Amino acid sequence: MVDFEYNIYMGIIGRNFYNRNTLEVAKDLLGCKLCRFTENGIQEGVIVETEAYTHDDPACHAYSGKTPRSITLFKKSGLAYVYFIYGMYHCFNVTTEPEGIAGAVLIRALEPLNIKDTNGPAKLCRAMNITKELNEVDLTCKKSGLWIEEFKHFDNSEIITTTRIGIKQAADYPWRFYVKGNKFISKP
DNA sequence: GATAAGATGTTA
DNA sequence: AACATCTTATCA
Repeated sequence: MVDFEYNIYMGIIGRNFYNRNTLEVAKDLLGCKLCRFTENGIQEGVIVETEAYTHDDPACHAYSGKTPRSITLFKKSGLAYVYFIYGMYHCFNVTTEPEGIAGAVLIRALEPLNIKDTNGPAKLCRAMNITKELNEVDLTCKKSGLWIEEFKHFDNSEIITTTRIGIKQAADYPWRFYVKGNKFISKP
């Protein structure tokens, strides 16, 4: 990872990290720690699998422009984009790119630190109590109870790049990234 | 182990 | 009607 400003603090990741090309952010998020603080205490897991979704990507919710749901993707980077899927699940993304350009990274799996069952996008939302109420909250500060911290670095040789899961549009794009050999990668 | 089907409600 | 999913059942 590059020496961004946030490295000075070795802690919470700031907006300049997210305000970049979506593919780069997706790859650099591997090894970062997702943190959730509620009345039940703190829950943490290391991000080990991500997928990128961009404005010119047929699989992206923002592909056909701004809608009530996709509006979040056009806002500033470093926000949570949480949506409801298949009638009973939530998925958690972080917004990327400068304001006005849609983009997001889907967090697909965590290596649990003090939580369980996080090897899938809907499972990790359930484990960390992430619901639609957290849509659009700012991930660059702790006040909403959801943020991401620097934690661990992976070299390119430890990162697998492959196709995304569970989509039909643009299924051939190699926009999924995961940590080689990690036991908590989502099942195909 | 692999494959199939069912649950369930929002979205455009 | 499709959907950026997961669980359970039914094979082998």
